[in-house]
Amino acid sequence: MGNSKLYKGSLNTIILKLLDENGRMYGYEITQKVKELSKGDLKITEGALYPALHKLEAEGLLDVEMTRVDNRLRKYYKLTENGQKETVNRMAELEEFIRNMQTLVNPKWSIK
Amino acid sequence: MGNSKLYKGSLNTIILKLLDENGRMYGYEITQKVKELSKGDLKITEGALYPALHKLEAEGLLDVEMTRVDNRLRKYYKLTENGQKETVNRMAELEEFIRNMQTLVNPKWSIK
DNA sequence: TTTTATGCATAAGAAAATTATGTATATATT
DNA sequence: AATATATACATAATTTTCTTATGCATAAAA
Repeated sequence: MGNSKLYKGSLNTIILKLLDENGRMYGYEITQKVKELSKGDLKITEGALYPALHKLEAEGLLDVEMTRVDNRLRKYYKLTENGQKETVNRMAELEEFIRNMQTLVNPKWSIK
Repeated sequence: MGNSKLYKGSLNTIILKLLDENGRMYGYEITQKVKELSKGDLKITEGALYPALHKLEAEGLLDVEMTRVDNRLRKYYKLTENGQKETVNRMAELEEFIRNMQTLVNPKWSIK
């Protein structure tokens, strides 16, 4: 993902939250959205994204719907009910992680 | 490390910044400091810590000094000059990471 | 005397990523 | 017309980073 190693482990959280906000998205769309929002800083590789989507689906957090647009395949993903709940948990974990890091590294900034 | 997977990739940043703040520390001391600061939330395992310290040393970011206290071995680590510079970079990366995550997941909080 | 704390270390395995491919269609460029 | 780029999926090999398990050794506490 990003240039720093800190993004390791954050992909699932990003996917879940983007789906939570956008209702439904397909893989390629997610890569473009992340690139756009991070101003090119964060590039999700397909080798990371597709296995992650498949795993989230296998865990029952995502539902898939296949469609054909312009004779090209798209697999739209959306959160299941469990996916919704898990997204709330992941966001809480993200906040807790950042608070812990803030305590540990004692930076000039803090989260408000 | 923590209960969530978000901590993956953050160990080096934590080590460098703790050494930056405390001058010199030994491995066991780092595990205790992290446990204390995170109120037991974050436990660094030896299996992660010692290889990480060895790697940072091999990369020239840390210097080691071995001493014997109460007939027990201690290996004190401190930042090299390059380690100091790299710590600044890692902290900037951490801030950038958090800002990106903030943009991506659009939470209620933000960093100030 | 036996457990817990202190202090180091490594090996086997799991998880999550990168890098390298592969397939296929649509659109833009030369 | 030919070629490159964008769109859209996928997997395999490898690397990185961690967990879990194990090992050695001394000091202090139960």
